[in-house]
Amino acid sequence: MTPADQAALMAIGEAVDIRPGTNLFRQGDPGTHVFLVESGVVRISHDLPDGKRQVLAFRWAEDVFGMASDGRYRNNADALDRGRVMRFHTEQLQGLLLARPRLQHRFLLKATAEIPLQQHRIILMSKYDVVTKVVAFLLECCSNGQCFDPVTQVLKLPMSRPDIADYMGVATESVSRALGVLERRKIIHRHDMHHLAIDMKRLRECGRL
Amino acid sequence: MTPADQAALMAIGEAVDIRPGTNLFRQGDPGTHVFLVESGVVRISHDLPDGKRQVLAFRWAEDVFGMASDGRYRNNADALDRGRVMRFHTEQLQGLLLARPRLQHRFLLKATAEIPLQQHRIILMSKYDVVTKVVAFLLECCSNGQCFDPVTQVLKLPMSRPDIADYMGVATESVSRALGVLERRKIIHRHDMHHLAIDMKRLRECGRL
DNA sequence: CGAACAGTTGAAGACGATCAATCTGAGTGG
DNA sequence: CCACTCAGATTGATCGTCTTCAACTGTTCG
Repeated sequence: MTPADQAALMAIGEAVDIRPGTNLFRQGDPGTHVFLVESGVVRISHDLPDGKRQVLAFRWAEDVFGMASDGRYRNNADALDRGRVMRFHTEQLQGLLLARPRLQHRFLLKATAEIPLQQHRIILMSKYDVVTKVVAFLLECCSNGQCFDPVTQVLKLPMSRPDIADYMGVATESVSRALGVLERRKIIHRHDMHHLAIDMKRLRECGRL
Repeated sequence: MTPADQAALMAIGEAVDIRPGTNLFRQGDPGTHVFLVESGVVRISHDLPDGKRQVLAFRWAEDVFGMASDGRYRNNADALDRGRVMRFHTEQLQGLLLARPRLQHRFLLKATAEIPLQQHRIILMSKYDVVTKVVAFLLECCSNGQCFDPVTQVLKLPMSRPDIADYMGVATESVSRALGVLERRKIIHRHDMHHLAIDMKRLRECGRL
């Protein structure tokens, strides 16, 4: 992508400041915009008819979200942290992409890069036990400079236990128990609910999938 | 996509005939081509270190597969049925897409359309019981004209029970039992292992997710 | 004809969900 | 400053579902 592409993209974008609790859209809303995270964390979730909820993704800096199907959003998007996202009118963005093949190609790569990630998640959900799921979740967070400080080895989790549980498709209690197991094994240490000291080497050993 | 785009695409493609057992690529192979199914069914699967296997998708007519990550295929692709696929050299295809924005846009739409499907699968795998998973699988197959005959109401399954089980993330035995339950409820009738008579109305009722 | 494999069915055991109780920490008002 | 409150997190006990192991059936292929 050229700097000109980057500039053209920003020219049609609109900045939105977010803070914990900010709702960007809900499932069923008309899908007018596509979003790009600049900073902060956004939770993508889906409510099921029986009241259960699935967290489908956490979106960090550089991530795109808000692609509609049949003109409507299929999921909810809520901010978990202070930050800023850019939003683009769908039609305007589409026009820009058609006019700028290299920019469109960047979006195509982003979209295809999503697929293996989702596949990894499918494997995780269907084949592994709760502890392994939580380990995988922690590894995913640690790979994110935004919430893991490699110096102090402390991970800051912006999401609640139910968020983690609904992301991994397990019960909240199971997440607690899994963290308990990891703490007893000296792989993590809970400073408080949202701050974990992590022994990366051991954690990675656990995560050999 | 214009007819010219279509023609240009076919011009760089190479037809490959497939039959049950044909392997198109294995995980770890250099990712030289992208594939497009013309007819038949292709199973996309991933082998895990512990010997387990996850079936990630069945690809039918019009479906694309074979996008590599870091230059390598991450999954296996095997034909389950007679048919034909087109394959395109990755670099050649990329060049064509950059030259033809509307064609590239079609690929972008295809890629983004995959994401909600995968999300649906994640929800299915994590929240529902075995019977519901099998029902969802059957509904998915039925929505495919290629293997479901709406007149006779007979579904022809090209894949084996282990394939179905590994696709839904359950044990082979559980698939058998789920089919038994559905048969006892008169929702399906097993003509033979690969041919099911289906009461679509009742099946859809079961599938209210 | 026999062997190997796919599918089905039965019995036992393990894992995680659920329900219920307790604990912790942050914010509030006395 | 300290008790109080409320929500989120943790821990414990029970129960149900699905996996696992094993036996048996039916089919295909050398």
